Amino acid sequence: MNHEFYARDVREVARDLLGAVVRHGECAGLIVETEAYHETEPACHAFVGLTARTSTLFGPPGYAYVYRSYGVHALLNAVSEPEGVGAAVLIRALEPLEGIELMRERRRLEPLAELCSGPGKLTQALGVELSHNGCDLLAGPVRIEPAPAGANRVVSSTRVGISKAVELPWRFSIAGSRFVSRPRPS
DNA sequence: CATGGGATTGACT
DNA sequence: GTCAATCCCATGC
Repeated sequence: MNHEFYARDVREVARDLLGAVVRHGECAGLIVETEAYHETEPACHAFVGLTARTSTLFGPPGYAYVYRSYGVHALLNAVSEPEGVGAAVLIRALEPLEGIELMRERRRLEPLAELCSGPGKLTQALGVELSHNGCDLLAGPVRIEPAPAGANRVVSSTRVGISKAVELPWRFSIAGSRFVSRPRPS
């Protein structure tokens, strides 16, 4: 995996990131759910154009875009498409792989299936914060590594929690995974 | 400078 | 199912 991997159609990147591994320190998890966002549709933060908030989105691909959601949660995205195009893949759920006890401490929660089953949950579990905005996903400290296993069957559905462009089927998940967020894809 | 609206979660009815 | 927490930042006066 390299920066060119991210310099493609954001929907392809979102699909291909399923099965890859997000790592931060001793904690790691396998990506089971993603969503694609692109500057041409109004649900994307980049829709408003280049601002202080969206500068990372318009920057080079393969970097982290981290922002605060509802004043409470940090959400992790992988900037995609060539530099100058505002687009990113939202990482929505992980299957916990390593550092599970530390994740449980951070989340103050036991059940494995609920540690990383949501975009705000997984950043809390991995210790990803706003300060990681702009971090190189190939160099770290927050990194994405190639898929350890073979191809997965992918299910696409509509995105969660948005009020615009709700009809686009730009949410992707690994079929049958019990680690995806709610509401589950059909 | 004031305002409003979220790419959510967890607690509670 | 309903609802509050909480803060960044884009927008508009």
